[in-house]
Amino acid sequence: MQKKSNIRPISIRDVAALAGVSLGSASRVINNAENVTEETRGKVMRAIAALGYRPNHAAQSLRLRTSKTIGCMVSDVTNPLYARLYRAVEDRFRKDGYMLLLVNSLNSVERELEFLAMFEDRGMDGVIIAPGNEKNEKVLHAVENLKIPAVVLDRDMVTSKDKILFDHVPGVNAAVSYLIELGHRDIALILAQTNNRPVYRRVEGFRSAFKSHGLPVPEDLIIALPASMSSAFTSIYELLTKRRPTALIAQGTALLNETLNAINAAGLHMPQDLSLISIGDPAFAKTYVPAITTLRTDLDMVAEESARLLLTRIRGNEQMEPQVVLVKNDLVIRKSCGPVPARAKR
Amino acid sequence: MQKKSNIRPISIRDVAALAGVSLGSASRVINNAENVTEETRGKVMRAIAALGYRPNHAAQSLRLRTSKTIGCMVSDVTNPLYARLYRAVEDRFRKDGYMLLLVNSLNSVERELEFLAMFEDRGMDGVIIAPGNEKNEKVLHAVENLKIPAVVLDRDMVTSKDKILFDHVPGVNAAVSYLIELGHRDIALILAQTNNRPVYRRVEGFRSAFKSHGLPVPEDLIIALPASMSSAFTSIYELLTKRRPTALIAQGTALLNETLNAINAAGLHMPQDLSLISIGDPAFAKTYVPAITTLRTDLDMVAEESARLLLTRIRGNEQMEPQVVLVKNDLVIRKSCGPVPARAKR
DNA sequence: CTGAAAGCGCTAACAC
DNA sequence: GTGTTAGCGCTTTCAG
Repeated sequence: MQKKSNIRPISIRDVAALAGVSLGSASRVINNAENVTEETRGKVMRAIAALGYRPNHAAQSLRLRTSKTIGCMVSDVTNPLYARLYRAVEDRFRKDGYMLLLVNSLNSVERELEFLAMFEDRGMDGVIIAPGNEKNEKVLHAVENLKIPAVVLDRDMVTSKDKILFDHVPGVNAAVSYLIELGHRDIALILAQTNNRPVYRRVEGFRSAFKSHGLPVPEDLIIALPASMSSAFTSIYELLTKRRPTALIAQGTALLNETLNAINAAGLHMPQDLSLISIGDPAFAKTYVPAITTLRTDLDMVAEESARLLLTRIRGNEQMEPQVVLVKNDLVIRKSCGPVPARAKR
Repeated sequence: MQKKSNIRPISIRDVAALAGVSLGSASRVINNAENVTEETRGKVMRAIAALGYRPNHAAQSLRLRTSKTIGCMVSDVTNPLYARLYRAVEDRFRKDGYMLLLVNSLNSVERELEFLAMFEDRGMDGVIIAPGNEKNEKVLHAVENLKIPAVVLDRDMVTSKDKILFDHVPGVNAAVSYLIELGHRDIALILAQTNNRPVYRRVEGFRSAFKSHGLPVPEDLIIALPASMSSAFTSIYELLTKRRPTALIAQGTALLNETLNAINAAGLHMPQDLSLISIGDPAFAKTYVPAITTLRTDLDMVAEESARLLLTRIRGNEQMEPQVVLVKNDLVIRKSCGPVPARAKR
């Protein structure tokens, strides 16, 4: 007659007892160690099955100093890019038995500091982070002093942590060059106003394409929009009706939506009146009429590389040199771009 | 001279030692218990600050039998509705010091079973779940036998767990009635083909509106589309060009995008040629031209109610009667609906 | 009010 | 190959 077996869940002790072996032996078969007789193994396995035993994760964490979980910090999962990234990362880490803690920083320094601290306190085995303010002293400091393996995602932070960077410059360069070769000169770049790598690298790629074609950079067509989407529509609409560029490059699903909206509102048609390239490849880009040419990032590769980096360090290779991996952007050519319209020729 | 203080992080023992008090006293001030002298408190606080001590979460979990984390299972965070929901839930639970583990079930029975088990094994204090297959025996069984507080989200599962349900029937009824009063009769309902509550409750609301107006239900205009979005566009386009309903109700952001796309491709204009209501209120609905009338769900309320339900049970009220809370849908009237076009009158 | 000690469930030495 | 034991870091009796 056991004492308090009614409320407490089954522990390894119960398994050992029922199997008639020692606690150590039970542990051994659970962690399938070498030195176990088939007989012992059998007894323990049967006990486990009979009891429906499941190891206590907190106890394992404490003992092993590993939580089998990865912290993931993005600015906002509501951004389809991050949502898709999360999916990819989840699937990749699941293969190794990891789960993910997801937090949205909303680009707030305060939140980022807090979440980073929580990740550490909660013994994340590693973190994948895309801090909102890559130049902020405090965030920089917090990231640099993280005592757990970390992968910084697409940020030009000065840090000794591993980084995975999207190859924006050649990506956008390819997109712009494609447009230039189609005859376009008045190409607008529409992006969100943030001080992060994706934005300024894309601007860099934009400029480099004009330069390498010996063309002046249309600086006035680099449009950095504030966060609010309602003003985005208005700005793009005005751009389209007043300044009248012949081609547009829109960054991100939200801005793409607003851009499409403005194009329709202005009564413009692709590709005759206007060419469009989307940075980011949402599902509807393919079915849109006309199908939208996009710059696509390989999120599975990001997931794969994050896992490789993090798992390598987790498995003891703590002192490995900081790594930087570049993930390239592919230009997916569809139907939204065409030669520059005659009326717009100069 | 301490023995092994170089590799091991600071523990409460170190704090106690430095403060010159016992381990128990240190613990007391950390958990700000009543019985502590100001002096002791001061000494400990200073030691904590000096050492930069942070409690070990795994140890606390083991001891307290609480992980301060909530498991969250949705079909796919790539669905903007779930992404926004996650944000709301995260913010709400953060107030109480909880973090969230997010998993995407992809409507796979296998994954759902596995994730549910992991949530339990990892000692989640509670879970918020929207299982993909609400009628599946195994999933039903797994949910029902969950030994941790759970909130089932918008599923008509036969279970004794707490539920939060969207009030689809009156919601869609209101939307359809609004259209009917505008003179529409050929109203199409476009939704994804899944066997879950949201779909069949909406169909129910759709039918009820016609019935309460003494009108026949246009059954052939209830369009359940397969998961693939590329076929969605084609189907909607054909619907628009052949069957030619005068009004459309589209469910979810993805289908809304495809619907908008098909409307444009068919050269139709809102609200003159066609009226549209979206179930779900994405950011671009407001800026779209014309602004789209939507059925909006209060996700903050879902977050608030989830927290209330879960926290109540977590805080010991385990045996509380199963609760069901209804969250209503609001019809946000904008510019995408108008009177039935003359040419379409019968 | 404080210190000593037990013990949460588990793994890994260490003996045998 | 197996059993015994220590101890991960913490909270909480229980004495005093």
